[in-house]
Amino acid sequence: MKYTEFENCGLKKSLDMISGKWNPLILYHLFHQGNYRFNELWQTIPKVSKKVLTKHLRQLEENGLIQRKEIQGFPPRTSYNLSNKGKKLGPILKDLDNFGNS
Amino acid sequence: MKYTEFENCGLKKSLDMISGKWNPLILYHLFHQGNYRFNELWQTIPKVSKKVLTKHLRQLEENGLIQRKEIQGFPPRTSYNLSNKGKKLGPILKDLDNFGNS
DNA sequence: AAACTAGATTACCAAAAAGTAACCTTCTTG
DNA sequence: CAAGAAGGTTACTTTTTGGTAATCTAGTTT
Repeated sequence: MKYTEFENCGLKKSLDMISGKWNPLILYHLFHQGNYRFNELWQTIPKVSKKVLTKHLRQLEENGLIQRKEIQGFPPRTSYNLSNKGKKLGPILKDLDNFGNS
Repeated sequence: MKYTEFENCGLKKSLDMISGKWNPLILYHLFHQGNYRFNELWQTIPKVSKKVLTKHLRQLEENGLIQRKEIQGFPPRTSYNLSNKGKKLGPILKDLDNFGNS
């Protein structure tokens, strides 16, 4: 495998999707409690800044792992939950967790 | 899961082990060709600097994923290969690769 | 009409990760 | 005795990532 091939191999793509500082924790919460509004998530993850949380969520959304929905009403709310693709990560994250604990 | 728990959960540990910029590629090569000497690896991965390659290798070694051996003779050589623990990552990396390609 | 709300965005700053080029060591070879 | 070889280390710079605090929007409540 050459460098150029590596840059867009599946492994690299997957790791880029999940390895931002807060992504594993965001995914963890979405796996364990279906869906979150923005501020809920922000309060649940105490140390992340809004800016970075937004950035992580946008990126997860772009990569198709989560879905963002705007909820009608005022003030405007958003809801985030795992997509079908995102849910497929479940067993892999579990394997990684087991590996890290072994 | 709270932030403090997250900091030393298995998932975080695993991701920290493998998500350095060059780690996936280093592991890939070790999986596909048993062992490498330092300069072999450096030439195989054309853009990494010696400094960073060394750092990655040291870290993989500390985490028990690879083994470093000094080979007697002159000039002194080193050889790197996967440990048993490292080999256990194989299926997980394969899953991540499939996921990223899907 | 002022204050409040959720979900951000902006400008600016700090820290972490990676890159570059030169150098070191210890023997061996020409 | 100068040059070369393998496997690094060092000092310094750049890039990437994340953090802080202030601000915005537009409808709602007091």
